[in-house]
Amino acid sequence: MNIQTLLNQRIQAAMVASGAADDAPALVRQSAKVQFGDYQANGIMGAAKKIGTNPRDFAAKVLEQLDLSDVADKVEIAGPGFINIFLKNVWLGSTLESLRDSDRLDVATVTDPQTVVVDYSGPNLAKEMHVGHLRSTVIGDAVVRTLEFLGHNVVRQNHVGDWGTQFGMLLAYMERLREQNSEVSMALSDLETFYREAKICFDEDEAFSVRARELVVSLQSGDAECLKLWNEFIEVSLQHCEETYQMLGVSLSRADVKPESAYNDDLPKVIADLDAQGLIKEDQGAKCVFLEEFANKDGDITPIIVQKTGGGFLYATTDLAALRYRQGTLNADRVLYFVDARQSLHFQQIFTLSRKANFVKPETSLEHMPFGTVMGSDGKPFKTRSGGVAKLSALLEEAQERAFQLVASKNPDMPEDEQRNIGRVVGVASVKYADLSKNRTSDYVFNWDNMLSFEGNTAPYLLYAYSRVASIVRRSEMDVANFKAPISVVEEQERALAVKLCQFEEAIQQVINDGMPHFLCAYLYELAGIFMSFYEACPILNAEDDVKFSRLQLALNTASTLKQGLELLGIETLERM
RNA sequence: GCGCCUGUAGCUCAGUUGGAUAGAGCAUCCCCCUUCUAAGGGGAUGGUCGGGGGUUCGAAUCCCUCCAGGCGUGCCA
Repeated sequence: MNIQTLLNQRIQAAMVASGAADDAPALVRQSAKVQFGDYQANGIMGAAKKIGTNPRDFAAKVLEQLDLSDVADKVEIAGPGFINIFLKNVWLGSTLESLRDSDRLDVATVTDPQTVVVDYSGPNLAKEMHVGHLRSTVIGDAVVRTLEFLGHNVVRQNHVGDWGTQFGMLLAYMERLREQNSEVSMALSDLETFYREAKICFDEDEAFSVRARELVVSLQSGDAECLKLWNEFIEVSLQHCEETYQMLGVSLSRADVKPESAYNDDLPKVIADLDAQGLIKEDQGAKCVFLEEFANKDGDITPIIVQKTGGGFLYATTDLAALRYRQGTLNADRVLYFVDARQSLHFQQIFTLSRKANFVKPETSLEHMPFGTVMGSDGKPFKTRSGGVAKLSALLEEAQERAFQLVASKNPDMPEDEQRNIGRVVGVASVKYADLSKNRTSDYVFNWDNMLSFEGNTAPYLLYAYSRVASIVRRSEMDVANFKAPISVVEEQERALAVKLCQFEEAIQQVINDGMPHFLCAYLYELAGIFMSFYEACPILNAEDDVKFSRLQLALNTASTLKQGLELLGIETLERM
């Protein structure tokens, strides 16, 4: 059920029937304040202006054409020409009953499913995943889950970095350890250390750095021995990633990995193709594309370098090849990139160029979904206490440990394995939710105390709200799976909860429109808050039977909405905490 | 130099694409456990939406300008 869409359609039709232009939007929104009802239409003023009439008079005409008597018991004109809509309690009750009877909370699947390619996570396999990969991975995964829930055909693409000069150094170090008969697999168990030690050899040992450069060349020319060594490294590194995904509860699997190296054979073809279209110009030894879209006021153009002096390719080339694959082979209608905001110029360039070179269809939507940096409390990019880059796995372990300590202190009588499990779920959820709940585009400050707090817009608060409902359900001793009773909306808190429950679909629609899960987080937080008020004001189990049954339904609907919403965010729920 | 992003309560963050009196949480100060988990709820205090102009019925939101910070800007990704 999408109330906003329903009202939009009806009011717009009434506006057109009253003389507004066919495309005049009704602009129905959730009301800003309770006295303005549940929904308000803001489009009257604009439409009236266009046809040169008084907004309030026009609003009156629209109301004559508008019949909302089935859903609303009051529709009024307010202020300069707003239309305020007050939903009918009986209708809210029956809407909730159908929501309850649906296995997907009455959220419609899309009528025109799109193939959406989502590029997210994309760690560099030379190192272990660190805090900088958190946002792309977590936000991308939430959007992917939401798109799938609405019925779109989603193709995950984990564009991991498995190629480039740094691998020469790493392979040379593997080789050296082998010569020294050292245990290579042990050394690879900590990629950070491995990388650091390889780097030291590279910087300090000339023979080593020469060997490293040789290995880059052999690797790129397809030398079998070298590829074997490389494959071994990549396999270990991918396993590290998968362990982190497992811990994080991210839906990426091996099948979604489409590494940079997969496009190696396409890179010369991309250049040839661009060249054939007359797009390439050689400048200072490099092959460049000069697009006038990237000219400054003086006419100087920032070039897109697609091939280096000496023949090497760059990430622009790889991204162009990837885009051609996503269009040509995967048939994308929409391609989303969850990548750091610092790469926005890069994406503007390859999007513009790939359209110019006909690598993608004009109607295909290419969207960079940029995000800001995770900051420490000092306002600088988040680091560990020792000043290093924070490994994601270590961060998650710390979160689980902190959450466990909290659970153990609040709930000392609980068996330890349950405390541990709650610590695990709450810890991971807290880290993910802290990230998901903030506006994607801005930087945010990483703060343990805030994210693990039970107060405010946090994972623990939501999980606690869910477990409270679960507790009531347990105590009710009802067969909830088959439990169906009429829902009647009477008290103020029941009504607020009912309206909120009906707005779930609107929240998830916002997530996929802009790739912004924080809208869903805000919704769930509001829902949980309204439920808490309802819980305080409206006793459930002690009420008379029909009231009790109705309220129990409201509680059940809250539980399933919280659970479904958190699932879309990639967050587990707990029946007890 | 040029380009992009950011600037909202003491702190951490929202603000549904131009709507009504700018909202939450923390912190501070008051209430509420003989009732389903008080890890909770109810209330109060707190704002020149970075500054200044403009557009219009109406601006945190759009335009111009200035200030502050971040990032990017021909061979890293």
